[in-house]
Amino acid sequence: MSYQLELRHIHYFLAVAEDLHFRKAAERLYISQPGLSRQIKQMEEDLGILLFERHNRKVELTKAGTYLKRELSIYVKQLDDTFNHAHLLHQGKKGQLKLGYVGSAMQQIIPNLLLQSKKENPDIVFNLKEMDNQKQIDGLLNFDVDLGFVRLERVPNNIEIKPVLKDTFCLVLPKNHPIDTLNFKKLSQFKDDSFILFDPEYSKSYYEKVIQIFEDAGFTPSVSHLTIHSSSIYKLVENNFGISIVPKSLTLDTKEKVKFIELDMIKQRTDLSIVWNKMNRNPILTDVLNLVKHLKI
Amino acid sequence: MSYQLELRHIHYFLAVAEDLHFRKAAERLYISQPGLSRQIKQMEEDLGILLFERHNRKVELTKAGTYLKRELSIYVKQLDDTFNHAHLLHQGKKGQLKLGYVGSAMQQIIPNLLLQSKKENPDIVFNLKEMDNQKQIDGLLNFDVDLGFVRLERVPNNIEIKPVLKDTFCLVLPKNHPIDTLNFKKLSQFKDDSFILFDPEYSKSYYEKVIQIFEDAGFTPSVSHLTIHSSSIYKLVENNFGISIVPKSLTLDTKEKVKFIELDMIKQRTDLSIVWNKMNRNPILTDVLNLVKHLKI
DNA sequence: CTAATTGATAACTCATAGGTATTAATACTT
DNA sequence: AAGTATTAATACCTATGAGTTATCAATTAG
Repeated sequence: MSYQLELRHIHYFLAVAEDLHFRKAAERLYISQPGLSRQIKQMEEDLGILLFERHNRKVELTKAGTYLKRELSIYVKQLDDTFNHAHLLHQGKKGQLKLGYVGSAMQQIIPNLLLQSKKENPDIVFNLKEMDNQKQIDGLLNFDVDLGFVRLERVPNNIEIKPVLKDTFCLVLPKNHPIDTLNFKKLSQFKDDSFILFDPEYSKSYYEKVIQIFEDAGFTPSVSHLTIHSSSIYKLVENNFGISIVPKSLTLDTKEKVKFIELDMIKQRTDLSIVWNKMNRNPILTDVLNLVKHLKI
Repeated sequence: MSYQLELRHIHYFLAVAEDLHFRKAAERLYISQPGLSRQIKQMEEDLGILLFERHNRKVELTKAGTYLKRELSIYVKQLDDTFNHAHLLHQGKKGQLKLGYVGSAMQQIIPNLLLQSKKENPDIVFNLKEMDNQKQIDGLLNFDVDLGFVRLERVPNNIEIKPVLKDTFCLVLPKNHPIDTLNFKKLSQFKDDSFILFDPEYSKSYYEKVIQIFEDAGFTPSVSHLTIHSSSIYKLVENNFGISIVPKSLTLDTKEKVKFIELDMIKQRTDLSIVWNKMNRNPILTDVLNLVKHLKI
């Protein structure tokens, strides 16, 4: 089972598989087209597998070629990660973890995690990037992200999910709004207000959950603004453009002039969950997963 | 992030990492020692990572080298699997699945699985091997096995486990034994019999569970024989060397002259479980997992 | 019917993987 | 202490094959 095959062949194959065009791929690889053709042919002979179907004027992947494109592109990425990790070990670091997170996780859980991790393991390099839920899932699937913090209910098959923070919702009202904690009875008191909500594009399932809150209260809200930043929501509410509803963890540390009413009587909760890819071989991931699971919020 | 590095370097590195001896590794690789030394050096320069510490008369792996040995040997194996799978696709097959199983799974669940799978997907190649529990776990960890059938309670972290068959226990008695289904009352009736049991080396947790059955009945059995084959047990029981206790699924289709008493009143059950490695990228595995989970026994 | 575009083929060249011979450094032996 | 054995590294050589240029064959577009 020992091939003559080299990483070079794999890189060349992936280039052709992406472009489906020998000349273009050759240009991109800075080699000549005949050289590329020969290497691909050699790879096919080595493996005993036809990778491309050469038609008159177009190149197509075979079944086996399609499979190999998918697998090998992951393979080279993982190999790259492995060498990067080895590089960090060489420098005396313990490793690196690429974190993705929705903004609201930055309020508490991420800073806590970083502090505690720095304490227990100062040699872990963290790589933080704020991303929406879907971007994180994509990132996990192709190993650009090791660990994500999302507000999602369902995730693809290979992704693991575990809630770390169960959150109630809070109404966000301008300071001068007639209703406050004292005279608040039920949600339908707000059926004539217009609402500022998080953009469903950011998280469809989160948006649907919020809408369900209003459905349960017997009315459909008029939504006047959609945004993806809580600070924008607060600014808009403060200036009487409408009212809003947000996870409780987002109500901390606002300097805006708004007031909050916690809705602990409704059944909806929004989970902040950690997500990761089962296939991820980053040894740091296991450590940090344990840390997060035992993190006291 | 594009290296000059080739698979050749990785293979050479693994050889040296295993032998910790350049000359021996070179011999094994059928190349000269200086050639090998140079390739390793080139790899170290390429990666910017020192892989080995060359001491006076011995070679040692660095931290990064140790990590790379572990990871890269898995990569090489996965790459090999990937090409094998592609090869099967090329031949019009759907893929291959390497199954490990304890003997008792062959009684029912494995034949069922194979039959149903052949029906739904005639192009899957199955690769069967009877192995003890621990061998299967080892095989899963280094990807020699895709799916195992074990009698275990606990498995390592990266291994997933799911029970597929809950089994009661049965006493195995010689035909001429004074006790039978009619006059059997409780287990302690057998406290003076000597027992033939499955060797604890085969599965420690299974053995302990069986011993617990007797502890619960208030006595410690005298164990006269240990074996790993149910047929040996039946032969020995038939010839009055003692009595035994086995999972119910093993009582089928015996031509031996023994009788069985089902122990459905005791609390112990033995689970036959499927086990697999989370990191396994064999696309067939997902299909077969679904099949097994919905298999009617 | 010509021009353009595709991948494959042929013949050449030069970079380098791997070879031989040797050195340097150290560790056993006596 | 001197001699022998064992290790990996160094220096230099060579021959395989990756990559080149030029060209072909087959097709399509205008």
